[in-house]
Amino acid sequence: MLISESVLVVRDRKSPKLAILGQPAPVVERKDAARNRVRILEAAKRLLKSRPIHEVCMDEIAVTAGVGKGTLYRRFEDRAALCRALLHEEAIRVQEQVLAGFGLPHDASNLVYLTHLVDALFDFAADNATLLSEALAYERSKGSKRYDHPAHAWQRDSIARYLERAARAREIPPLDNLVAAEMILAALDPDLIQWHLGRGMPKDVLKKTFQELWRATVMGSASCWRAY
Amino acid sequence: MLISESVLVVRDRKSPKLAILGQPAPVVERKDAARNRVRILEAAKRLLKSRPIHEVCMDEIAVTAGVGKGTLYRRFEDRAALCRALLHEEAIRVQEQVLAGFGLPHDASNLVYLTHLVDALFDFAADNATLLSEALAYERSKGSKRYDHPAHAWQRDSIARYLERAARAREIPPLDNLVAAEMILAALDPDLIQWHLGRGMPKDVLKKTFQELWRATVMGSASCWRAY
DNA sequence: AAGACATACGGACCGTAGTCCGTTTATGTC
DNA sequence: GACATAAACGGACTACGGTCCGTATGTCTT
Repeated sequence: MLISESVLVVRDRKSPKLAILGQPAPVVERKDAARNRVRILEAAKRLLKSRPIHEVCMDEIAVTAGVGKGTLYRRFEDRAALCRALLHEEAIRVQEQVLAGFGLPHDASNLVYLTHLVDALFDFAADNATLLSEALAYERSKGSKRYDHPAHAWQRDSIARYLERAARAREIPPLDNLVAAEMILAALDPDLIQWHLGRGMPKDVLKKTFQELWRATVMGSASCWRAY
Repeated sequence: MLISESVLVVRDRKSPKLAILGQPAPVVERKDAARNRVRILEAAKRLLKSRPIHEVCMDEIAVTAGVGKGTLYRRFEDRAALCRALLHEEAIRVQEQVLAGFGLPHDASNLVYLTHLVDALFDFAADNATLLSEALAYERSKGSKRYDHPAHAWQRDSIARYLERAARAREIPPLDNLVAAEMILAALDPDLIQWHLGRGMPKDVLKKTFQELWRATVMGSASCWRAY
């Protein structure tokens, strides 16, 4: 079950429906609508090749795509939604890795799975920092529904699920999985990663440091747990 | 030494200077300028009593303050700066607590100091979520200088300083203080806290859970450390 | 007190995100 | 194929953050 924010089918402005890939979309898009969706995404991608997203305005995307502005906003609710859609392929790739269990043997511990998951999310954040940052900035200014966004919820729930399993398997002490998952995700802020990288910290060092820190977080006081 | 973002004295649009409270401001503000600064802040506060900041537009603040829009923007660089200025008193209070060592005995461990610091920062974030969130949203969209902002830098450096001392006193294992400090701060995202609270988690429970998690983070694997 | 100058004032103006609505087009039905 | 209708189109329009610049005012000097 792949969840993607880029295939949100908005039939009614007030209650957008989430499409699940791999199943037929709940509602068929009209031919011209589908065509324009593709045109817009391709225009945006083309423009992104020469400039970072925050330097490209929506009018320009509409003109480049050869559609009216109303059409642009009918396909994509707002700037953030367009950014999310542009991250679609990358996001799907991460989700596929997760679903495939990272190719790990079936007896691998939940902590190992979790390590792979967080690594993948780190890379995703680091490699798509510009687009993600843009999306986050807009989502934040719009009433902070950010934490309920399907893309974010999927990340949180994936982490929380592994945490729960790990706790059940006594690999880690029991903890509040959602709070812990959000804490891990918070540290994956693309702007924060960029800030660290910009200060000269090599990406792999940052990733390793980060892994050590969140592992300590979920391990809790190891001695306490051993005595458990 | 108190650092406040609300007394940024902008003499030149390109290189705003930071004023340090407790010392005379580096440049005196002209009488009319000072008067208008106060007017603007009071107008903003008045408006904030009836509506959340994101529903109040800059024009309205200017009109309410009885000044022109140009004046508003001359006093406060942008919307984020105005929000930060509105947080001034609260921010100073936290800084004073820190400087006073939270009234702890001098032989208190660094971890205890750190606990008080993070608690204070948590409360600050939770109690000023709306204003902070607004400031963060705008700072993020402006090239993500957010992490270099004096208000944020002060928080990070305070935490990092205690971490360093704690490590030196062998209360915790040595770690990358800056990365760890930013990780702790990331979890203090006001929107994230609001999200948790909005889901029905009591504030004190969240605070406690959070404390346990970051303590585990910096304690590392306790057993490893003991063997150190 | 007057003159010189830096600084501040204010509101017209601009760019851009997002909306509205009259017109057009795809699609399902007979 | 013609008709009905839901859906989509496009671009004029609005709202708002932020800038510019000609005018006004405070401050410092002599």
